[in-house]
Amino acid sequence: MKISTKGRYGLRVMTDLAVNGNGGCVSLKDIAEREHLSEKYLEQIVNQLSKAGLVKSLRGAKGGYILTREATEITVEDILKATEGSLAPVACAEDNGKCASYGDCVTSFIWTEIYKATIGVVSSITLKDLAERSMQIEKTELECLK
Amino acid sequence: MKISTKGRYGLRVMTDLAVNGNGGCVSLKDIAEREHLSEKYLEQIVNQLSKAGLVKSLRGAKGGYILTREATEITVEDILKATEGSLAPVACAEDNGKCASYGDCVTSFIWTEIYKATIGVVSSITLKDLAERSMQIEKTELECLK
DNA sequence: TGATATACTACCAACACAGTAGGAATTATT
DNA sequence: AATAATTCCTACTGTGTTGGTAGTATATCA
Repeated sequence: MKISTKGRYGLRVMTDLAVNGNGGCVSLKDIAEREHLSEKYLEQIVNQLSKAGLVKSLRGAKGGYILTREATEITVEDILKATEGSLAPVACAEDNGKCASYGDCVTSFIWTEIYKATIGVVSSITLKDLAERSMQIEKTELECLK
Repeated sequence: MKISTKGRYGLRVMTDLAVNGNGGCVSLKDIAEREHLSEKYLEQIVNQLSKAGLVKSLRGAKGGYILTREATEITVEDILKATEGSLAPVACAEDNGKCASYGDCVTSFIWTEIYKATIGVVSSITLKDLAERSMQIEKTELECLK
C-alpha cells in the first residue's frame, strides 16, 4: 500500500509548474534544480504526465513543459493515476462486478470500500490547492529569515 | 498502492479459522486444501499472524492454529497490519508530525487523509463480518445445486 | 551553426514478491 | 518405543518493480 517516488515526484513537478509556469513553459532543468531531483528521472515522469494529457511539451531551446489545463481543473487523482497507475488496492476493486467471482468473493467489498475512500480524498484536492499551499509555505519560510 | 498476496491470503486464512475452528484448532494442511493455496507459503503468513498475536499454534500431531480472540474482536486492520505491514501510503503519514519537515511538506496532508480514510474502512470490518459473509456465500452456492 | 531542450531506447543495481525446499522439533496415537 | 502428523526455522530462487543512469536522436531558438 505504498505510493512510489513517481507519484510523489509527479505531484512536486506539477506543483512546480503551477507555481512557476506563469503562462509560459518551464524546463526540466529548472524544475530538477528547484526540487533537488534527477533531471533524467524526471524525464520519465513528465513523459507519463504528458501521455496522460496533463502537460504539453515544447522542444528545443527555450522549450519545456506547460500545464494543459487550469490548476483548478487538475486533481491529485489525475496526477497520481498518470504516475502510479490505478489507485485500486487490487485490480477487481476498480471495475467491481467485472471479475466473474466478485460476488462470491468474501473480501471484494473491502477493496472496493478502500478504493472509494481513497478516490474520495484525491479527487477532492486540486493542483491549485497544492500550489497555494506551496506558496504559503515559501512565504512562511521567507518570514522566518527576518 | 497494492495489497499483496500476503494480505489477501491472510484474510482468507483467518476467515477459514473463524468458520472452521469451532473452538478447536485447524491444521494448515486443511486450510491450504480448502483455500487452494500452497501450504508452505501459508506457513510464512500464519507465522506473521502468530507473531502479531492473532492466532496461537499447537505443535505436533492433531496440532494447528486457533484464534486468540473472538472473531468480533479482530478487525481487518489487525490482519492487514500483521501481514502487509503499515497501511500508510508513505511512512510519514502514520506518525504525522514526527517527520521534521512534515509542516513544510506540500503533500503530507494528502497521505494523512488517505491513511485515515483507509483505516476508517478496515477498522470497521471485523473477522466476524467476513466469516458470516463466507458462510452466506457457501449457503448460496449449495442452494444453487438444487 | 551552435546552444539548449525534449524524445527515445537501452541498461543496471537493489529490493520486494511469491513462492519452493529441506530438515529439526514437538506431540498424539498406536 | 515407534510412527505419523504437525509446526518451526533457515535458506534458496525466479520474476518483476523501483529508482535511477547513459547515450543518442530530434527539434527549436538566437
